[in-house]
Amino acid sequence: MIYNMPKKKQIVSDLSTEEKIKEAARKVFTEKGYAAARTRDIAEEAGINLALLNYYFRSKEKLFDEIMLEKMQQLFGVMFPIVSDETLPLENKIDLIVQNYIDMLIKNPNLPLFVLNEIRNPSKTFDKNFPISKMLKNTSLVNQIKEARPDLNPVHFLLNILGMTIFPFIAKPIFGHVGLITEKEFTSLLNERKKLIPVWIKAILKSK
Amino acid sequence: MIYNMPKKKQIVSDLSTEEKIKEAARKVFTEKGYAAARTRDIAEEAGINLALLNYYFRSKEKLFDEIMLEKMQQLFGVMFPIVSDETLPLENKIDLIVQNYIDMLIKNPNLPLFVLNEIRNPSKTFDKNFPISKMLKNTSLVNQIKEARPDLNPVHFLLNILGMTIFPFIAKPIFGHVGLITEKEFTSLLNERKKLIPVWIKAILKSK
DNA sequence: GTCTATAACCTGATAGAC
DNA sequence: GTCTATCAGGTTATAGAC
Repeated sequence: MIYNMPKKKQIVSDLSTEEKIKEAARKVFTEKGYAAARTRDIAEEAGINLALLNYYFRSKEKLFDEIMLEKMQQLFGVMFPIVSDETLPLENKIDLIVQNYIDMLIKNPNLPLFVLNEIRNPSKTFDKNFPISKMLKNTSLVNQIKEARPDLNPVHFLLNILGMTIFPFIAKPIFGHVGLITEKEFTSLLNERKKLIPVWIKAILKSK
Repeated sequence: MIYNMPKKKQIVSDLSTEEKIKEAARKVFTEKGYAAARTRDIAEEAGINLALLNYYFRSKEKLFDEIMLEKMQQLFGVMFPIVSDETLPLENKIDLIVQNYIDMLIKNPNLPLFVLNEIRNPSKTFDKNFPISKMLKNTSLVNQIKEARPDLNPVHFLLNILGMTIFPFIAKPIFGHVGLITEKEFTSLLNERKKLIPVWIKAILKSK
């Protein structure tokens, strides 16, 4: 019986080989970025051979494109259903966006820095009509903001919500390096912000 | 006479060779990041030979370290004198920080993404006592925030000010790719924010 | 499907002539 | 100081055995 017990290293091993490679690629690419990531690292992380990686994905870039698409959907997907909901009042939308983002980003802290950094490279392929473009058109959220503050460009408020919510994760490396805040303190700060940011945004919407 | 006229390519050529290389390195490193930047690109951009780059700076990493230090000082240097000023009232500090940052970042749009991204790499050398660490100690600004809002961690407000100010530059690549906002619109939005963010921050400080 | 061995290429760095 | 030519090492990708 003991011979059938999975070894510790095999926790993840019931995944298909393809999925093991993707899982490793997610880790290595998001940690190091495309240019600094080596296919050897990914293969080792996946517990397989380098040749096998190319057997499944043909090239580093093809593998990267799959992960990148996935990560972009993960980052932008949080907003999309909320933004376009026609029935939800503005205040509830704000609550949900902030809470969902912070919850998701606590689990994927370096997602924003990864995506926003790699997206600069024009060689990578993106859909011109990705969520963000739709977000800035006549979605329910934007219309609600326009109604609340017809005097200002609604983009200001999107930048405020996302800036307050996402920026801590982008600035995290600094705090880390400086060693001024522990992982625990950082997380509890973020949990406070889940409730505080919506309050602040509503104050801003009414300001002056 | 015409023979002494500088050619177009020579606009920058009265700089010393060392400075030409650094100027090229600033451009290439901030655009592509350390890993994706090639010393050949830098040499070409500087209009000199690859060997000469190594003659002046011994290695890619040494050259990078000089640029990185410079860029960190540029990014964090904006805050430092304002934050520690003992005489300036809180409201004026907020005005100055936001305005100075936006003015500087309009001239160096990809500075934040570059620094915040490269700073993750622990191999690079940083002073453990860099501005940020001092900012979070008992600087004048932090004490003023504590006085205004003793009920909340002052870090929240630093994250709000910096998030609202810096995030637009980090998110810029998205808007660019999506092609929803022109360079001009983006700049005019930022100029609006110079006046708006301080108003919002003050509203937040008083909220609830 | 998975491996070992190796090809093909790229990049940082140096030797040496001028 | 500046160049050309080249080396040494590393990285992606493939050929071919099992």
